[in-house]
Amino acid sequence: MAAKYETKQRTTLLAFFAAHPDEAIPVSTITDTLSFSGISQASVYRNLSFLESEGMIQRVAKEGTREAYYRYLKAEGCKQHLHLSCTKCGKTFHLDLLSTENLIASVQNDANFEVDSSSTILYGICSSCKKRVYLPKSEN
Amino acid sequence: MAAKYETKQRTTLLAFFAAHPDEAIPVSTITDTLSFSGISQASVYRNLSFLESEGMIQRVAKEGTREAYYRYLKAEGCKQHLHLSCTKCGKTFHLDLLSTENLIASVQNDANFEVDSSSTILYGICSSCKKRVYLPKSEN
DNA sequence: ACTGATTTGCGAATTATTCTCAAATTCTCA
DNA sequence: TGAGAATTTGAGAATAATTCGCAAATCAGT
Repeated sequence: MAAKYETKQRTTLLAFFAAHPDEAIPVSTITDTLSFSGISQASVYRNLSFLESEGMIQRVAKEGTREAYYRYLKAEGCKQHLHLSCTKCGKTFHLDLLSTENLIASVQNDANFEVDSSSTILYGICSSCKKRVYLPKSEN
Repeated sequence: MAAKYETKQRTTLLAFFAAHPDEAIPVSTITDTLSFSGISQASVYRNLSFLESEGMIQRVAKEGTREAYYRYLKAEGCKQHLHLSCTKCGKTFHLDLLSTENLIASVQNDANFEVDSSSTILYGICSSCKKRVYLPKSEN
């Protein structure tokens, strides 16, 4: 699983992520899309695991589905700052480095716990989704 | 899926969680354990979903596995404050309400994003795991 | 180009979760 | 307290998501 060689499929996969920054992408979309480029499902899965272990992408939770979603960590800086994931629209936002550092310091101070910014995602509602009218839940 | 009746299986499941506070429990452990009490796998799944929707328990991510883990939200107060999950030992810690509110206010202020404390978990290393000697990774 | 190490693709296998439906349980209220 | 309606259960089949096994293809360094 330790990567040694550069392969077409790995490069293509990463390029695909780079083309969709700040978006949580389900694995099925990736496999469907890349199958046209002649990349097998198995390789998609293998390379997703690899890219995740390398810190290039991050797995995100999407409630109401058991499928894995991934998002691109575009810049190196993304390893250091926290991400905000909107549970309505799925978009990702970036908490700036200073705010991130302050947050980590607060938690360290308040609870003696070292938050890891690369494995943590803050879930909530983004400002534009907050503006929208909410539909009532389907069942009382 | 909207709950109306109190059933033995739902009560037992909740009691099981109550007996294991601050612990991330894999579904397989729950089904295995509760099968002795004559509770079916299907009912475990159904009631996990139900208890989660009621805010009694929370699903947590555990890397390196695709199985769902759940943890108990013991007190009502747990709905309001954030949780810290140690990626080494799996234990859960509770960020006190004031610190949680400060954190949410900071993010709201810095990024105009409303963090939802009941769906967010902060991952990192707890103080006791931090003290321990780290083993080198198994593969170079 | 040759060679050994790595990665790929295919399809089968495994794992986790959801679904179906008849039977059992729970609640309501007369 | 017990009859009827609504809900939940258990068993196992079905589905969905991911991983595995292995021969063939690709890669990087002589």
